[in-house]
Amino acid sequence: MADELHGAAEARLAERDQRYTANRRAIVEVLAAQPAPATLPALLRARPGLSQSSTYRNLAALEDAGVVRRVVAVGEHAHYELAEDLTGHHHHLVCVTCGTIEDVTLDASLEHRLEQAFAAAAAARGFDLGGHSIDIEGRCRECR
Amino acid sequence: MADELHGAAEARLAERDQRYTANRRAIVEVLAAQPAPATLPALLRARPGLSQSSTYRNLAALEDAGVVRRVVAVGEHAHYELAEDLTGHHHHLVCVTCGTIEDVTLDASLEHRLEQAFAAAAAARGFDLGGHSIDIEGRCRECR
DNA sequence: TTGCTTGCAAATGATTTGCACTGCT
DNA sequence: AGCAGTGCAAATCATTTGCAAGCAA
Repeated sequence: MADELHGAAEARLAERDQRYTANRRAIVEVLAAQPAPATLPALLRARPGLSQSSTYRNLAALEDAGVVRRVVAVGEHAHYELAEDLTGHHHHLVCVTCGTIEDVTLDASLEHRLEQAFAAAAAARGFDLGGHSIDIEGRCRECR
Repeated sequence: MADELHGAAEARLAERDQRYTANRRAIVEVLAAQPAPATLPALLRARPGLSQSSTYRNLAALEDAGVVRRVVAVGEHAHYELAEDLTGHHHHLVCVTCGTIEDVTLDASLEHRLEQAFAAAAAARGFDLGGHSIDIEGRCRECR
């Protein structure tokens, strides 16, 4: 499964004449190991060799290639996670106090009903429908 | 309805020993007139007299008081909207290209089913459940 | 050799803050 | 008088970018 992941990452980068370097592989490895989106400081902590600016640049390259997704949530830093087609569709449970994020999946029938509702809403407004993301807000065990 | 709105805003600020000044009222008026969340530049454009730093400060005061909600979405600027208990529960249809946001409401039975699913997910992880927000991504009429 | 990558240092830009002044109450 | 609000200018801080050197094809 890890091989598939790295193979997919390499292929998507190659399409844009980008290489799958050791630094980029390191980022993907950390994100794959993480059970939830990581911030840039978290990535640098996990791989102390990485430099800040190159990591920002690599995340942008990986995002362009569709390997990584930037998640905007609470807090000062952006969060990054692997693209959904590499890990599966899911949503986020966000602690409004400390900013921690946990992944959540909904059952298929509910997702299906949501898709229908979103398609109708998008069509009514002349939008081409893309994906969707749900943030469930709450207070985590430690913060409540 | 506008009176209720301003009355509620004034009351919530008063609880924190804050005043409902002309500048703050202007912000609330613009947000109430807007069909979707507004950025800071949009607010300044709508009320040319407002100063940037005071508007940031006033938005923070209004957010503290629970009158305004800060919406993090795509783009460089944060978006602001009136708190949901003043305008009604809704979600956002976001154009991934230009960052435009439109409000969307889902039907009550679907919202109800979502609530149940979220409550279960939160409980399973030891979270106190709060609200939720859904971003439906797409490409708007002009951008597609 | 060509051109993608890298890391450092410097720049950018949204948001925040220090401070002195104005104006409710 | 006392304290909240205001606006200007300066400071912050995450993120981006210029540049010169490194490295893979």
